[in-house]
Amino acid sequence: MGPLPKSRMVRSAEAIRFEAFLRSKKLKLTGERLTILAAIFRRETHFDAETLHAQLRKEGGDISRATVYRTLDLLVQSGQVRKNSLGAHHANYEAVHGDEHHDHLICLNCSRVVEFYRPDLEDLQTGICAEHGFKLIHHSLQIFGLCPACAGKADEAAIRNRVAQLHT
Amino acid sequence: MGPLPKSRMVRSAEAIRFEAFLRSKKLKLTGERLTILAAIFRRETHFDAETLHAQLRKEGGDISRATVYRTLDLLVQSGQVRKNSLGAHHANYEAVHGDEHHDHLICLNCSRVVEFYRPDLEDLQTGICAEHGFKLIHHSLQIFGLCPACAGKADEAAIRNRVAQLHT
DNA sequence: TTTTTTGCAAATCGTTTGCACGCTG
DNA sequence: CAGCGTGCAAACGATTTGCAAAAAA
Repeated sequence: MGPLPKSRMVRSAEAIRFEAFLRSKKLKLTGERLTILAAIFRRETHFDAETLHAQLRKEGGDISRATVYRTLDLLVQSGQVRKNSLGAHHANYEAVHGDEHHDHLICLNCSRVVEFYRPDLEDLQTGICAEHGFKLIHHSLQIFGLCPACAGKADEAAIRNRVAQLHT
Repeated sequence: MGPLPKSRMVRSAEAIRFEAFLRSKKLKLTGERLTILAAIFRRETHFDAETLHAQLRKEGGDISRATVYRTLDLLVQSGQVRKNSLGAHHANYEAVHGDEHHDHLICLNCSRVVEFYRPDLEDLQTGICAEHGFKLIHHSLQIFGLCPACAGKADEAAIRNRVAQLHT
């Protein structure tokens, strides 16, 4: 039921990497997996499973929600997709281009997400871990606030409430 | 059904603060709310709603899960309880003593949580926000790794898998 | 007495899973 | 052709909610 025969697909760098990952786990390269991978790397923004599923439907791929979740999980394992929450109660995902790492600034009013990378922040964390004898493996920093566009015109009470409900 | 008559309870500083919060919202000070507040401030560690509910049962308070959730929400709004995830898929809570703020180091093997506070980290975040024109309202930094006790003897594969499933 | 709170059980909602059939290697 | 993968629908698990009875103001 893959929308394109695999032989016709232009195999992107991501696809090649995913294929290697799958092979290393003795898993199979299916049409669905390639379709999902392509759909993810075609978009620029953060997304959730439901949005991705809807996008796939719209683009003709008739892929079940279960397969979307299962494939996202594989892509996270392969390191090609990053899973975040951004304060929401459901998972958010983003394609990883290259190996870059970044953290997020999230607007509590319009939900705009700005990515940033600060080497001094990374250093600071290394120091904190050393101080406590921890071996650093992963970290997550989310800064919530109001973006320039929303800084003035945001409803105080609504924002306060949103902060209380944040899933961080 | 409150386990102790309110008049008999020693009103702690937390209780007084909670009472003021409730009054300001035209809400009522009930036995259940005081019992939950006391149970939370009696414990030293992070906890989840289920654990708290179990603790209340054990201590004789016969308070429903719904009320536990509703009260936790109020306490978060009043600023006396902080809600975190610590990477789990369910919420974790902790009593706020005074106004201190801290971030968390979490062991991916034994789940030990270490709290830390670094003023330079706070400053760094202020700088990042300024750089992007954001008004900083809240932040969450979670550092995942292996604590001194687990650093050697952790199962690589299990840890890798846990990282992939983190809800951050 | 008026308004809020409670407990219960049912409802939500994102996500996962068992199973029978279909495809990949 | 032996395993994996897929779709479906049911199961899940944490949290929320509608409602009628109970408590606070």
